[in-house]
This record gives sequence, structure tokens and C-alpha cells, in this order.
Amino acid sequence: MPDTTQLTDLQLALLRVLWARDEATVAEMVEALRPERELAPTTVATLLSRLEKRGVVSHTSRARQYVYRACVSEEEVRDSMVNGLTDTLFGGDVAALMSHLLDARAIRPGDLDKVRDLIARAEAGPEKDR
Amino acid sequence: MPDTTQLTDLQLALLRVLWARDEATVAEMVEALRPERELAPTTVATLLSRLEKRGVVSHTSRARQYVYRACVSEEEVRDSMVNGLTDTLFGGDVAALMSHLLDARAIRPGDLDKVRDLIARAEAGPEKDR
DNA sequence: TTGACACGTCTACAGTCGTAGTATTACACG
DNA sequence: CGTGTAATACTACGACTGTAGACGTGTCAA
Repeated sequence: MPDTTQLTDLQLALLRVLWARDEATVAEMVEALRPERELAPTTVATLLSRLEKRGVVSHTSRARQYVYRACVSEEEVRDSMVNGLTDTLFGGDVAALMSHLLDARAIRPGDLDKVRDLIARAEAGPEKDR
Repeated sequence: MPDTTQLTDLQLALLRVLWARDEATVAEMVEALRPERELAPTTVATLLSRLEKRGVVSHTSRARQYVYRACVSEEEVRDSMVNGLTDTLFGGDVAALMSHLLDARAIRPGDLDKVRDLIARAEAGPEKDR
């Protein structure tokens, strides 16, 4: 299992492209990133090679080109990165992070209702699931 | 305002010492970090210099020694780092992050109650505060 | 067959981080 | 007034990231 707690913004941008279209060639990825970043194809290729060495992505050859795929799901990455932050910033205390979010971040009014629903479901869920 | 969205674990460890005791010399910081990490005083000094160049900490001379202080509060750092993660991983959608936390992370039963209270207070709060 | 084009590979370089040795400086004590 | 000592400043180095040029090589068209 690759370590996905330490991914930079650019690495995440690459992964997002792969998640969105399941697989992509280097050229396609350059294209997809163009709106946000102007990168040389070799740059993207280098980044992907490095990510492959870390086990985050993999490639197969097809028609003269490398086709890359993500080896980790968006959910896995979110999970490990959020967990990492929760641990380093809140000592692993999820409730503390929640509290911080409710305190500090501008929350749209509707969000509170949404979250209350989520909690209700989370409370009901465990009993039902097993 | 220094960029505090990008702080490594070690940099955070240094800041945590400063937050805990308000100010500290290099020697004191080495001492304080000893349980978790064995670092040479020069190492800590280097790290602090770099953080100072970034405006994250500052120092004053006192009795032949540098006394360091954090220029950013723990709350500020938490805020910017959590916001950074929310933005890169959830497109800035706090509710989505909340949902992720409720879904994915093992939450102790009591935590849900705690969070429900927090929400109630967050809902009531804004009206009362001003 | 040969040359151009399109890819991937290799190499490079500046910047940052973790790590720490060495050099310098300056106070305090004799 | 000299010198030891303690603290800081400077330098270094490997690893990783972002960035990309240069090089090699295979394929397709002419």
C-alpha cells in the first residue's frame, strides 16, 4: 500500500485527472491540466514516473503510448490525508476537528441541516449494518 | 502573514513546543522534543532560522541566547491547514468533509452526541453573539 | 530505405526539508 | 587582558519536488 498521506497539490491534480477519466495518456493529462497549469509533457511524464515508483499510479503500454491509471481511489486518499491531518493537528480527535469546523469555518446555513442529517444517519447506521 | 498551510510534521512539533510554553530557547526546545525525537541543537537552530525567514516564528536575544516565539497561533495554523485540505480535497465544501468524517472515520459513540451539541450551539450561536 | 515525427528515458537544476559538523563570535572568569 | 566555553552562523549533503531540455528509438510516409 503506497503512502498517500503525503501528496502535493500537483500530485493530487494528476490523480484527479485519472480519477475523472479512469485512465489517461501523458498527452491527455497535459491537456486536462492546461486550464490550471501549463506543463511540458516531459514534466508530467516525470511526475507520473515518480508516482509510479511510489506505487500510486501504474501504466500499461498501448499503441506506442503509456496509459496511466491510479492505484489508489479518491476515497482512500481523502481518508488517509484527512486522518493524517486529524492526527497531527487534533491528536486524532475527530470531534475536535468537527468542533473546529463548526467554529472557525464559514458554514452556509443549509450545511448545518445537512450535517445534522448526516449525524442522524450515522447514529442509526451502525445498528442496521451489522 | 506567513503561509501556514504548508507546515511539516517536524515544523509543527517545534511550533507545538512554542505554543505550550509561549517562548523557548533552542536548548529548551531540544529538551522538549527529546521524548519524540533526538535532534542536535544545531538542527533545531537551523529549522528555527528557516521558520523565522518565513515569518512563522521570531526571536529576541536574551542573556546570550535566542528566545523564540511563535508568530502564529495554533488556531490560525489549524484553520489554514484545515482550510487548505478542505479546498484541495473537497473543493472547499465543508459539509462534504463532515460527511467524510462521519462516514469513514471510526467515531466513538459519545462523539456523535458531542457533535450534535456543537451543531445545536452553532445554530443558536450566531443570533446570540451579535 | 530514409527521414521526420512522436514518445519515453535520462539527465539536470534550483528550491526545500531534515540533519548536523565546523567555524565564528562574544561573554565571563581568572 | 587573554582564553575557554557556549551559543549562533555558515556550510554541506542527501532526498524529494517542480520543471524541462536533450537524447534515443520505433513507426509511418514518401
